[in-house]
Amino acid sequence: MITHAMEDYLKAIYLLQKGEEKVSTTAIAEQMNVSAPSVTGMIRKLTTMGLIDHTSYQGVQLTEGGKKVAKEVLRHHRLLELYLVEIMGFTWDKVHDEADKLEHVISEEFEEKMSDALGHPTTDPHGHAIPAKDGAVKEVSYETLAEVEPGSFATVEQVNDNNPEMLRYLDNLEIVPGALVQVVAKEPFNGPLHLKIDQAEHFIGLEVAHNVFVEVSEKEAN
Amino acid sequence: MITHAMEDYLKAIYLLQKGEEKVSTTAIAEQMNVSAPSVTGMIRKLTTMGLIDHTSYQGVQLTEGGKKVAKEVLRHHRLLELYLVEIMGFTWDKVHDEADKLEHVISEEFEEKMSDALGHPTTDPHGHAIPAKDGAVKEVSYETLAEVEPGSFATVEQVNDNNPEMLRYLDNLEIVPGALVQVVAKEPFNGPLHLKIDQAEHFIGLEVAHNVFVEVSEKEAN
DNA sequence: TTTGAAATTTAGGGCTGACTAAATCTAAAT
DNA sequence: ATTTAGATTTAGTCAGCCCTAAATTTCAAA
Repeated sequence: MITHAMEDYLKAIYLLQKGEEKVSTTAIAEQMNVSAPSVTGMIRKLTTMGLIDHTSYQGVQLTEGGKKVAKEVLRHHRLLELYLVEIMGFTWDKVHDEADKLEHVISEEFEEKMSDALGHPTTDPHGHAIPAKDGAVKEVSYETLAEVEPGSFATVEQVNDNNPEMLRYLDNLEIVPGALVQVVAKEPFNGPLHLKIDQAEHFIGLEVAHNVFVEVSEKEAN
Repeated sequence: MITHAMEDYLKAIYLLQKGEEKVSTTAIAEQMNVSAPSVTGMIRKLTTMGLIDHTSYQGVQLTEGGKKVAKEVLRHHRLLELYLVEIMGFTWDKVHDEADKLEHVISEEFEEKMSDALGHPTTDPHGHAIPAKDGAVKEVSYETLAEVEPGSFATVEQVNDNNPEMLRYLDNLEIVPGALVQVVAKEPFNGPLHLKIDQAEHFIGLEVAHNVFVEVSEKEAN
């Protein structure tokens, strides 16, 4: 039996893994806001169940089975986020927490009805890919806005969705997936990012810029 | 902290109580499919929390606080059922189980959005009253179809929603809230109920008829 | 009034998933 | 090669909610 807690761990591990690297106990503990011993305990259980591989003191990796479960949960989560925004009229800062609770309890039919109503979408309101029913995901890794060189134009692709306050802030500035942003400068020194968005000029902190993922269009346009 | 399990117990007690009568441990245990000792344990906890009053060996009653919680859960449940049917396109036999899981995790805003989308309805797909935000409920108690005297016409008002198979059966026969049913006879002896519904004639078992609640219109019409 | 069946509670345990404190392992720096 | 800081695991608890078996209470029938 896979419990809600197990689903949460598998999802966290899925989101933390980059390529073939093992995911550490501490990283999972931080992501989930639990203690390291709690993670060790769950790791033992998930390993026994064949959902992860564990090398003592080295970290864990999802097995194919574990990856399948994680993607199903993530599909629920991201479909829910989009459904809440598009169909129910939630603002995008509220949907992460709501989806975190709902993702574990909705039926496959509920998932299907949402997907139908939304026209089988592939990205959620924050620009994250929605895994397909068969597990296919187009996981792209983008640059962060903080890394973009001054003078460049960049299209916003993704925004981290775990901080409601930041999401409201970004929404005000129209820094949302699809928006075109011009990075004017980092000033005075690695300082606030000077941006031009749709004529308006803004300064945003570097920490915030680290949560915005972009595709650079051109180094110098007009 | 009120847990999901506590909410389930309060809801069960609310549904079992008729008038001022105390609700027995056994009744709760049967309704919830748990053992009697489990109920006793939870009763102790809910009593400590001031959500129910308990007299040893006599049964329990909801306090005002307990009633408030129960009605909020029930409002969630019945709004969800209607939302799933009307907005998402579920069939009415599936929505009870789905709502049983969702009712504990949706936010107040989710509840509000559903209510808005549905035009602030007062009854769910099975004809049960949806408690208002302020706790107001028009709980009417109807006759069961099994009690209606042959020769009478009756309007279906409510149907028990806990048996999906029965709901599919009733739906086929068009025995749904709002339908007008003529009771032709009970034959041969207290036997299957002989009904006429919209020209068509049907025979339904007495156990099924006990789950259909009606308002008798006239003893003899036409 | 006694007795017995049914209802209820008490006693004792199991499982999950969290915690802190303490022990152990790893890996990097001296 | 040794030290040491940080990461990880082990050990021991606790709370929530379930269970069975046994004890107790209630209530109605004899």
